[in-house]
Amino acid sequence: MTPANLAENAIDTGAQHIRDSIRDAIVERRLAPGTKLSENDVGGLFNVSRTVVRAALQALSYEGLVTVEKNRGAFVAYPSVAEAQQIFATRRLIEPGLLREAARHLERRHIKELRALLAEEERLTSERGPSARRAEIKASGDVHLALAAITGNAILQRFMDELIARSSLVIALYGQSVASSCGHAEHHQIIDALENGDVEAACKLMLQHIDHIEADLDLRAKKSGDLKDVLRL
Amino acid sequence: MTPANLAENAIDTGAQHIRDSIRDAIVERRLAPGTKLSENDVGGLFNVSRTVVRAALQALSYEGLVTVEKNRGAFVAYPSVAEAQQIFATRRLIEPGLLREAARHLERRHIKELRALLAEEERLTSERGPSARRAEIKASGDVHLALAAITGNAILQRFMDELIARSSLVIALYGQSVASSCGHAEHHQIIDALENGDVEAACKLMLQHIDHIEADLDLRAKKSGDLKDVLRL
DNA sequence: GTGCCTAATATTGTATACAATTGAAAGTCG
DNA sequence: CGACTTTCAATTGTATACAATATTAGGCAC
Repeated sequence: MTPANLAENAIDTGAQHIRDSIRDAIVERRLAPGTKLSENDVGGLFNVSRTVVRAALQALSYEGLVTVEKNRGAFVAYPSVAEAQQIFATRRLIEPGLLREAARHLERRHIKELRALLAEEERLTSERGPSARRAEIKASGDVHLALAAITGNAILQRFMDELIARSSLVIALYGQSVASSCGHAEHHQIIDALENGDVEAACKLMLQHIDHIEADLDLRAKKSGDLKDVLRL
Repeated sequence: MTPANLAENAIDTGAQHIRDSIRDAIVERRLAPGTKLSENDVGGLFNVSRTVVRAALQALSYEGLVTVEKNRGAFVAYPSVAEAQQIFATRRLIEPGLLREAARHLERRHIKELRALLAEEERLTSERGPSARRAEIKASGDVHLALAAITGNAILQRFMDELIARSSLVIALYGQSVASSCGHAEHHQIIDALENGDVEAACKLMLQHIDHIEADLDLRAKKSGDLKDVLRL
């Protein structure tokens, strides 16, 4: 059971599958922000009726990954600069506390899982190609989600699910460098501090880590860029 | 525009209304936890088809106020003790940081709004009757939501929306005393500290406040113990 | 050719119809 | 009489049909 499923009471089976598929496609940047998600097209793609598609799109809308405009349809979310800043502000607010909570429930097996994730992340870093790059972005988020899972707090997990997914979207939009290797090293330091029992150091590192991610973004107003893209579709 | 609307991209108009109505009914305890929400019944009540009702119920399910079981239908959520603890753990994690963030954006008009909310809360405290009691529960939550609104962070607002709504549900289920007068006094202290610029004191008071709310709950397993207690009286 | 108005088209919003699953009542057997 | 099986009613899951709205294309006047 994925973290997402754990927290949500799936309303129906078909919609869940579509939701996850689209969600993955967005987070892994296969679907560009602003892309229109026509109910007919998506339905045809999955061989289901619009009814099911609508349920999936509504769920994604609630997660902030999709924007639904009345009588106009659903689009892959195009986070504004303000939204991006709010996402990271919220992460800075939550993740240190999350770390302290995770530390309270930390067991040896958790450390092993985290190490495994870091190793996978490292492996992807060394690989070339766009698909490895996408997997790397996802793996980077998975570390944060794994920390949330350690707390055993399903609500916190769901909040983090949303924040991480939306962060991926923001990075897709405004990210300059990959900056993943940097992020990877920081993940390592955080886990090290956690394993050594120095929770406060881990929190400090986490805040710096989030700062670095945000610093790598080009959040200057994209005036004409935004407008053109929006008008294009 | 309510805080809820602000954060969510309403997928359609009819469902939004139904969602808000049911949501209010749950938060104000007019709908008891566990109550079945039949699509036909709800639809008949609002004179809309099941399609619209399903959309509303799905949204409520995402908020954690409604539980949807496959092929069985939707029910007003019946939070377990574990869920209740997670809700308050998450609030303890978020609300101090939220307070610090609110302090950064605090203006005179915000203080005035908060004072007005407190006054309203106080007025309701002095009133008698179940409807005043319901309004009081809601007003108490509104103070926390107003603090979230001050931050200007829509994501944080939505998280708090959900946490406050689910807290109301938990209080409805497990609350012993009214404890609202106590909560009201604490709200006053928090706002006072905030106005005086002593943010850290406000945070401390907030944590105590949440502790008090949780302490007023009877989170012991509700097996036969309750029954015996009731019968012994 | 430009601007505006009108009509046609396509897409979403909602209602209804049908299929699938569940829960319970009725009937049967031990 | 109790337990099991079977059938039936009711409710949800999904698909389709219809209505409302937005977008686009075409025509007309200027």
